[in-house]
Amino acid sequence: MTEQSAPTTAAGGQGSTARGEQTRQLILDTAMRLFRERGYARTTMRAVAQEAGVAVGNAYYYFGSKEHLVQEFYAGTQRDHREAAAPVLAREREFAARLAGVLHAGIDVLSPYHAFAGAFFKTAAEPTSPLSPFSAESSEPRDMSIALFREALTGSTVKLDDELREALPELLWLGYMGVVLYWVHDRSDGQVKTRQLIDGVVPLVDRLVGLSRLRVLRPATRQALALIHTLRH
Amino acid sequence: MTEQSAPTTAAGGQGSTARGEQTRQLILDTAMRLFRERGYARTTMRAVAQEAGVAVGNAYYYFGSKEHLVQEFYAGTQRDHREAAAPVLAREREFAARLAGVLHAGIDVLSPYHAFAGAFFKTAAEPTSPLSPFSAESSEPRDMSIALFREALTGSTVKLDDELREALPELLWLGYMGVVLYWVHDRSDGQVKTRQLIDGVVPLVDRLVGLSRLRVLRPATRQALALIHTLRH
DNA sequence: CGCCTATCTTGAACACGTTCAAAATCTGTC
DNA sequence: GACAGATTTTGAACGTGTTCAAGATAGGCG
Repeated sequence: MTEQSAPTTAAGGQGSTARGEQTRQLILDTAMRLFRERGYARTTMRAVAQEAGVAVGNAYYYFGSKEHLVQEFYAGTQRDHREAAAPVLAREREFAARLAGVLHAGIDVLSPYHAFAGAFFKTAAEPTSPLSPFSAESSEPRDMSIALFREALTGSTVKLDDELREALPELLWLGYMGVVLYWVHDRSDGQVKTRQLIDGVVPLVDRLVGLSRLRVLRPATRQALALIHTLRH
Repeated sequence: MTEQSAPTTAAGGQGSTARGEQTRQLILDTAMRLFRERGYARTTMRAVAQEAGVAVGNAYYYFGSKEHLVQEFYAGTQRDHREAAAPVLAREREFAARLAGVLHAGIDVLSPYHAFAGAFFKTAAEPTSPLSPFSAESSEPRDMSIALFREALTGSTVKLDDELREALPELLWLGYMGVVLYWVHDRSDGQVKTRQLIDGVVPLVDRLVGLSRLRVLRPATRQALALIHTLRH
């Protein structure tokens, strides 16, 4: 547990419209720039402080750790994702098109950070870390992301079981995490493979969602939904 | 193969029945003990060296980094997994029972390390790291693990499409990675939830594999297999 | 203005992972 | 036994993330 970090983290929380807001933003921008330019590992806290023109300790006053800077990045891309997906969601009505739009928008937003995204995911994988996408601390950006997939679903013309309709957004988000995992490992030019993954998997999901109402698949669907319900407490 | 990493790692490779074998084993055992006792982060290389009665640099002569100690752990559980799964594979003929056996055996083997498994997965998630389960360097343990799932399949009485039969072991392994990810995040007593996940998902997979030969599902199955083929180059 | 408190800023110091040149030890050969 | 070369071992030193006691600054109040 790292929460002990007392005043430091507390002060740098969310609100803080106080004096230091400018300094906070300056440090954050500098860090993001250096992350893009040099990658995560090669960006030292000393370098961030120096380039921002502040002392090392000052950076720690606003951000509890180097990893907390990554969490800010996480929250930022969340907002950008919603923005990038908005046009498609306003235009399209077909579920497949909407889902593809949201997925592609997510990768669009992440693209500039592919080089250091590995470090991002490394952080995300640690279950004890508050930065994990599954952790309670990350519930806000996660819920926002799930809401995006819910919107892709509810705004569409697709017909499906009520129970499935309720569970699907979270499953789609989970699938999105899988896509991101693939993207992180994707070494193809411009991460074309990830695009192919999206374009290939979306019609598949679309087809399966349609099929789920068929008599032969109903038991399996029910079984899956019951399992999810069990595992969620 | 990890030979690129200079002399240090090269010497500590695989064979090396040379003099230092005892020292190597001593350091490894000490490290594993401390990992269990104190967790990964709280175990310092200095502590490992001191408890093993050697100099710090000596540990680095045999293991390129602290993370390389984790890779040894990874390889070790691989062997144990195969062993633990053997009885069930010798006894059962039903696909569902065999798959459940292999999955449960995997979790059985990992259980004592649940406390520090987070650090393990953190390492595993970094795509640039040779320790990633998807990396070329990890291909040996990965292939062994996939072979285990292939055995679960081929030794069973289940009937399925040839193309699916060929692709399924790798998919099952991928699913297993998902189970492990769930297990790492599982905070329930004795990780019961993970056991429920296995017991719930196995019949589901079994049923879907059976259904995949049905006329309604054939297009979807073909589509999925084509996608996998595309993504694999 | 002068004082008080909360906020912000500083940079030296600490612990850790890692490196490396030097020393010690072993193995084989004459 | 003595030498040469490979193998193994050492521990001081480096760079890094992080901490913290001390100082600087701002805002409110008399």
